[in-house]
Amino acid sequence: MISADRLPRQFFDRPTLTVARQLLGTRLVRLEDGQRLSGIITEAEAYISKADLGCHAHVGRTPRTQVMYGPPGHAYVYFTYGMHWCLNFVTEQEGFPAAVLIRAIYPMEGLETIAARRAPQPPALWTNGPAKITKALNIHRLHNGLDLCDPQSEIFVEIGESIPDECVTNGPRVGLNTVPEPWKSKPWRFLVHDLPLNRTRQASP
DNA sequence: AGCACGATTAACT
DNA sequence: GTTAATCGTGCTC
Repeated sequence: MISADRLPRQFFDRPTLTVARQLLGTRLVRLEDGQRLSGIITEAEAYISKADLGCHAHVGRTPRTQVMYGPPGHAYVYFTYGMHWCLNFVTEQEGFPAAVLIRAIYPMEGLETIAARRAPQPPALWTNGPAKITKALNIHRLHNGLDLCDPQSEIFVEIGESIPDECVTNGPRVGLNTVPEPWKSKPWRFLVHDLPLNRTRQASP
């Protein structure tokens, strides 16, 4: 495959759990100065509605969350822990706040650029975390609200390989330590455990 | 104007 | 397993 079309808006205009699962195996592309940086999406989490206490939109419509209330197919990029940016894709119809957090990709293009930004970490640790992806691909504040379906946008998603269910694990979302049940345990995290150089978080002893 | 906290990461014991 | 780094966000005063 040389190149593929961007995923259309209707891909994102579906139930968030469907979008999160279907994003696995697709290719996240970042155009930077004409160069393609990309990777296969291997981990994603769903954040669904104002009722979901793990979702930023649980506080309602604010300057920060308004992108999630907007139309599907846009980037929601938020800042956290005083130093990290994280990339999400807005899902479902306008007015319904929901998004999918991209937690891991398998680097495919622009490896030298990615390596330089992630040095001195080894390749397996380049993009196996949401803030690692944004650092590797130089995604930040200015990309918040960007339309992934606009033919001109510098961030988009391409059709990739189909990932069979046997290769997908799902479980509770990461990092919701102080979020009350049942939201803390909703199995809304999807991850591929079977790509060539799959990276997963360190297992506890 | 001030405060507590976080959809994380990397380095350390 | 533990912890520091670091600041936007939303809430209270």
